[in-house]
Amino acid sequence: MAASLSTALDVHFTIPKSDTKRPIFFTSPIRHNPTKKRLAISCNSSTSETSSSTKPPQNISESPSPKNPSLSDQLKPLSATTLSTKDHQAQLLSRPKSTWVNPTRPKRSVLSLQRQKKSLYSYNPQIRELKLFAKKLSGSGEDEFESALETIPYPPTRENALLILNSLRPWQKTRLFFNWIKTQNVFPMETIFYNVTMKSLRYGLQFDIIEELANEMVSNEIQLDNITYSTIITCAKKCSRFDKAVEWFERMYKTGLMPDEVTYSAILDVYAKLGKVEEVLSLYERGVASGWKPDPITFSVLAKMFGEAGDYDGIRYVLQEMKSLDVQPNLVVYNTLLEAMGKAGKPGLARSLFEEMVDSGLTPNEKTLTALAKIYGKARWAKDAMDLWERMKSNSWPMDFILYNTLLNMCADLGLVEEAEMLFNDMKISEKCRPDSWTFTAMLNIYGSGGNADKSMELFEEMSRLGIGLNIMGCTCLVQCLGKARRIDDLVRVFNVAIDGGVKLDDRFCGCLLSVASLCDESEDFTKVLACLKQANPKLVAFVKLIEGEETSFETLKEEFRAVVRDAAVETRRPFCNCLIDICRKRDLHGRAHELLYLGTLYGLYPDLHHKTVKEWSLDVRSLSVGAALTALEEWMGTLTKFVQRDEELPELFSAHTGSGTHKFSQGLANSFDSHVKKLAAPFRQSEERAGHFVATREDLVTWVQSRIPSSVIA
DNA sequence: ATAGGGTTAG
Repeated sequence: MAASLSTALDVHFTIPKSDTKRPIFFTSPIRHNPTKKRLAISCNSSTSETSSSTKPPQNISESPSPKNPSLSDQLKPLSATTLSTKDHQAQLLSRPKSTWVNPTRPKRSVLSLQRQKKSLYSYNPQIRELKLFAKKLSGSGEDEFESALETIPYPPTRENALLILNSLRPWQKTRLFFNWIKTQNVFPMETIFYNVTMKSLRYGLQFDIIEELANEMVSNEIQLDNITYSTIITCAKKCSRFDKAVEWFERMYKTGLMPDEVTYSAILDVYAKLGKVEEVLSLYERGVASGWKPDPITFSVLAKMFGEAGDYDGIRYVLQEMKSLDVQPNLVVYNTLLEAMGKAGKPGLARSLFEEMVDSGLTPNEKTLTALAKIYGKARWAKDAMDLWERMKSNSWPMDFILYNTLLNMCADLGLVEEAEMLFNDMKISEKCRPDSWTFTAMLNIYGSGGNADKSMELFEEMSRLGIGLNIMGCTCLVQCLGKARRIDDLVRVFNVAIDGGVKLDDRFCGCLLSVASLCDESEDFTKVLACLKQANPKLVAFVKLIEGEETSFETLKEEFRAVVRDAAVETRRPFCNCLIDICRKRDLHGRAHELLYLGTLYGLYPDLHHKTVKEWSLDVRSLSVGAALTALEEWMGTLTKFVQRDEELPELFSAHTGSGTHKFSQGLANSFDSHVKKLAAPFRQSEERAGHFVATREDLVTWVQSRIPSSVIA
C-alpha cells in the first residue's frame, strides 16, 4: 500500500485532503515551478499544525541549507514586495494547476495508454542447435565468419534467423549476420529484425550504426514502432547524444506515431539527464492529464533528477505524486529516493524512508546500503552507521565491493579505525571483494587523518607488493600524513613512486605539498618539499622564492600572485594563499604575510572576513589557516588603532569567529588564536554563550589599543 | 542478453 509512504511524508508537511483525490481533468496539484511550486509546498508545511511538533529529533540538525531556504526566507521577499494582503497571498499560493483542460474540448493525448504488444515466439524445436550455432558464430573471428555461416544447421527461415540474431554478440557479429540474412532474400525484413539488431548495437554503444539502420527502415518503408524508437532513444542517451534522442522523439510524433509509456519514460529520462526539469515536469503532467498512470520507473526517473539537483521540494513532490496516484515504490525507487535524500542533505528523512522500505517487506540490496552508508558517514551519524552495520550482519544483507569501499569511506568520515580494519581484513579473505585501489585509498584516508604514518606506509608498501597503483587521492592523504609526521624522506619516496606510476598531480595535491612546506622548520626539509612541488607546479615554487626575496617589490608580488591564483583551481585558491601566508610567518616574513593577506582579499579569496553591524564588528577566520588568521587579527587591530587615534565611532562589541573546534580541521585554530591573543595581551576572551567566538568590549579594546599606540606594530 | 524504459563510490 502507498500508505506506507505516509510517515516520511506527513512528518514534514500535510497534504490537503482535497489534493489526495486527483480530478481527472486537472494536472498535478503542485506545480513544479521554481517559485510557485516551492511556495505551494512550503505553505502547506508552515500552516500544518503538526509540522514542528511531530518532527523527529534528527531533523533539528537539518536546518535549511542555503539551497533549501526556510519558509520564512522564501516568503520574505515576496511578502515584502508583491504580496500585500494575506488573502492575496493565499490566492497565489493555493492557485490550482495552471494546465486546466476543458472537459468539453479535451486536450490532445501525449501518449498512448496501451503499451505496444510484443509478438510471442512460437516454440522452436531446434532451439538448442541454433543457439549452439549462434555461440559458434559469436566466437568466430571476423575472417572466419563467412565459413562459419556455412555450418548453419537449419535453413535460415524467419524464426530460425530471429533466434540466432537474438543470441549473437558482440554487435559486430549481429551486424554481419543481419546483413547476411538480408542477402539471402528468403523472407521480407520486418521491424523486429531491425529492433533485435539495434539492441545488440546498443550494447556496443554504436549509435551511428543504429541511426543508419533507422534511416534504412524509413527509406525501405519498414515501420518504426515504439520498440524501435525507444531503442534508438536509449542508445543515444547511453552515448550522450541527447540532441539525437530528442530529435528521434520528435520525429516519432511527426510520423503520427504515439509513444507508449516505455518510450515516454525513456524520453523523460533524456530531459532529466539534460537537467531540463521544467520540460520533464511538463511532459509528466501532460501524460498524467492524458490519463496515464505512471509506473515506478517513471518515479525513479523523477527522483533521480531531483536528487541530482539536490532539490528537496522536488523529492517531496515525487513522494506525494506516488501517494496520490497510489503507486507503491519498488526497491529501485526507494534506492533512488534514498540517494536523492542524501544529495539534498536530509539524513533523517533518508533514515525514516529506509525504515519504511524495510517495514513494507522489501529487502535492501547493495545499492540501498551503499546509499545509506554514504549518508550516515557524511552526516557523521556514528550511532546510525553502527546500527546499520549490525543489521547488515545479522540479516545477511548482500554486500559487494562498492558497498565495502563505501563502508570504509564511512569509517573514514566517522574515524572508526578498528571497524575499518575489520572490513579491510574481511575483504582480503573474501572471494569476490578483494581490496582494490579504492579500498587502499579509503584506508590511507583513515590512517592519514588519524596521523598514523607507520600504518600509512605499511599500506603503501602493501600496494607496491600487490601491484595496486596509488591514485591522486591516496597520494594526497599519504603526503599530508607524512608531512605532519615530518617524515620528509618517506614523503619524497612516495612522491617519486607516484610520478613514476603516472599519477597526474592536481592543484589539491600541490596545496597539500605547500602546506607541508609551511610546516617545515628545517630548511633542508623545506628545500626537499619544494623540489617535489617544483615538478608539479614550477610557477608556485617560483612564487615562493619571490616571497623570500627581500628585493621583491610589492608590484611584482601582486602581478605574480595574480598569475598563480588565476592558474589554480577555484577551490584551491584560498588554501594556496593560506599556506603562503603560513610560510611567510614561519620564516619571519611578517610584512609579506600582511601583503599576501591584502592581495588575497583584493582577489576575493576572503569574501566574508569582516562583518559589521551597529552593535558589533566581527572577524570571521574560520576558513583561514592559523597563520592567516593571526595575520588577519593583527591587521584588524591595526585598523582599530587608527580608528581610536582618529576618535571615530566604534560599536559596543568586537568578536572573532574561529569556529568551535568540533571539526577536525578547525581544532587547532581556536587554540592557536587563544594563545596568540594572550601573547598580545589583547582583551579577547572565549565566549561562554557563543561557542567558537572570541569577544571583546569596546571599552577594554580601546584601553588596550591606547596602551599600545606608542609601540604599535602598524605605523 | 530471447525486440523497448529507471538505481550504487572521492
